Amino acid sequence: MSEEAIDRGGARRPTLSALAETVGLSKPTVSRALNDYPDISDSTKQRVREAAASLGYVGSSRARQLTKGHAEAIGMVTSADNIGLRAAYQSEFTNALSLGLAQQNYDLLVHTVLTDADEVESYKRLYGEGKVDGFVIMRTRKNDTRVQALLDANIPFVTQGRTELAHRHAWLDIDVEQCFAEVFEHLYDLGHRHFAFLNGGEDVYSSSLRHAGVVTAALKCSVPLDHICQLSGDFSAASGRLAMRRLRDENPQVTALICSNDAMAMGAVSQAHELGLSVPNDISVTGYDGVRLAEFYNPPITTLAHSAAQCGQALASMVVGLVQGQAPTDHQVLLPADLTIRSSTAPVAGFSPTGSFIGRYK
Amino acid sequence: MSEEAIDRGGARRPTLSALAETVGLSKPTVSRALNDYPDISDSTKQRVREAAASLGYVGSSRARQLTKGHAEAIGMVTSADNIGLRAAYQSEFTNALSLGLAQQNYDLLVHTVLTDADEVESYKRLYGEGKVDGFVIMRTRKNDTRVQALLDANIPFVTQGRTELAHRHAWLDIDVEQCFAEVFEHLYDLGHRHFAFLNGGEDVYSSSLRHAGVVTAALKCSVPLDHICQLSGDFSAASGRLAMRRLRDENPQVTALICSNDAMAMGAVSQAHELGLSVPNDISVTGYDGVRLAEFYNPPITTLAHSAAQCGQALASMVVGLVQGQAPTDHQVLLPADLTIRSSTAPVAGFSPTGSFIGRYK
DNA sequence: GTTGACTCCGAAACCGATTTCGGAAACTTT
DNA sequence: AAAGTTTCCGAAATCGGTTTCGGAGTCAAC
Repeated sequence: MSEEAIDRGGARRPTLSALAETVGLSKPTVSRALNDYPDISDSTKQRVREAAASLGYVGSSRARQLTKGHAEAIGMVTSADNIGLRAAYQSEFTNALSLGLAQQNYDLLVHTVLTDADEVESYKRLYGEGKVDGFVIMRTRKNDTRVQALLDANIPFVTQGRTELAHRHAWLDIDVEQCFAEVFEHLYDLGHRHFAFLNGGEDVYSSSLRHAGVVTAALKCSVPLDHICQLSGDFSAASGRLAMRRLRDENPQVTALICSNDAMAMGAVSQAHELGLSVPNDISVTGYDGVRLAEFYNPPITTLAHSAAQCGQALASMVVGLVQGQAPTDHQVLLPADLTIRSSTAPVAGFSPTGSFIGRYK
Repeated sequence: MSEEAIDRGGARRPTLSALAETVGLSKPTVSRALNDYPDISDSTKQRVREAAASLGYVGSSRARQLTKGHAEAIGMVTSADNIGLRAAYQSEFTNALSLGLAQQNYDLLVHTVLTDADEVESYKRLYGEGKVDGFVIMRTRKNDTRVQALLDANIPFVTQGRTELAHRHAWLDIDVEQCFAEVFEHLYDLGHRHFAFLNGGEDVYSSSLRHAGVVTAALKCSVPLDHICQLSGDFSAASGRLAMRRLRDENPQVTALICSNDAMAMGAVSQAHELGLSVPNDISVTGYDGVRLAEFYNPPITTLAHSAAQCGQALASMVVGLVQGQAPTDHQVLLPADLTIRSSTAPVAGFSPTGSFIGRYK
């Protein structure tokens, strides 16, 4: 009894044939009328459209996909390994991406796998089955196996973040080298001379760019590199906390901590307060991403803001261009990030911009 | 020149017919072999599978969808109106949902529309076109037009949150009435006697349940209702800030603020600090949801935690059950939330648990 | 040796659209 | 009036699978 299927309203949706029958025309004619082909008279088109509307006809995307050969959908694969890591950013980003795709009549298919290792297989299956026409790959990694695999399989994709193979695929990235240099200089201008830099893991491609930005700025400011304590985390608030604890224990002379995302910055600040350190009085902390909560943190976090919404929108039009046959190399975009100064950074104790303190290393 | 389509690797994926040809069998036989039908000999199955593997055959989901009559996908429609509002929670939730669906061979289709008003149309189109088999509806509203429309159209769905029509559809909800009563009592036990309650908007269905929980607990504790300042916000950190400002200006006697989600609690705390108020010394603040960042806020926020991951997983199996014909009324689940006490709540100044202060209203 | 049951596989129809090709009717031309 | 255009529409094939139905074998039983 209980196992028999529910009746889902007997009146099934009308098909093209049914519509053709009611208007007294053939199937192809009705199809062309609905798709506004030039070889159908205006009066017929009118008649067909009215009938379609009154019958509530909605074309089957399944059948259309089969004949047209594309799915009108873009895929995004994430792994459960990363769930929650940068939750706030990803959500803003995903929504923007989905909205951008919707505006071009594409849907977003989200697939989550258990571990990073399963990702490539999912890409191949989703594309092979024809469920999607292309992919958006989040957060490129060093020697990214996903990029290599999709390149080999000739599957259209655009990455968020560059890779070693950036010349061969479409990508959208933030100019992290530039903006981490900027934040370094901001802190230097506030009188800081002993820094810590909490980078993302070595496996994340942008880590090396961030590192380069910091080093470049340090050289420019004549700050010796051994005055920069290098730490690495995993973009989680917990790893920010850990970093702050190590800093206090092992490098108490540090007065400025540069974090690679906002979550780590928040974690670091929360740990600082528990340790009785004041941010920004005892130590300045900066983030990256510009998630909304950073503004409402206590204190509000100085960060490098880039719009997740803008990235999502841009990626949407890029990937749609790609699957419609445009060249990957026509879709390579580098966006800036805005140094957004808030209350988690302040001049170092006893620093006066015009005093002798300046130029300590010169 | 530049407008001609890119060649996507001439060697197209093999079809079932091609596979049939290479093994020297008919199309139906090969199909049944791959789907493990009992009327195919084991040796043939073996042979077919090996050939499929060596040719890299992947069945077209498009064709399968057309004949089988279902899309093996579940839809979720969000509106840009809500982007960022509860970003952190939604991301954790979406990933869990997607993972749960993937484990049952369903994909998650995310569609974002510009305004709430466009939502219903998208539901109808996505289902009508056959792109999805059912929906998950996030955050039910009062007199939810989405629920009514889907019910009318006989489209399978499960909601996250109850509605006035809860007896007619599948839903998963948190027992907010119970847990907001709990958090009220927690604050009461700390000696608080003047409360503020920052609810979600009137349009959100759960707002009335939260309200009921607070009122019930107040009655139980003999706290007169005019000692509870009622505020309403929109789940954003900004509205939490606003509430705290109004509280300071208009109701300075309040010592405990109950917020309807973590983002508002964080906003309230950040504003309190800017106003020179200490949390929890001058005022206690509580949240709801239990997003990860609440733990790393400064101070860590006392909250009512419910697992987004668990909700997502549960919703996944519910909606899959539904589209496979089970009755909506077999899928109605009420989950508890855990009162997670952190540092944003503390005893009211001068309160001693055993002193005369207790029982002030009794 | 015919009947019956059982095992294994193929021909053809089908899902619901689109596309190719061609043909009938109406309308111009010469 | 015959020939050539143009306009509009339909028959049939196609996309890549699944399902229905039946048929050819093999083997045991009567």
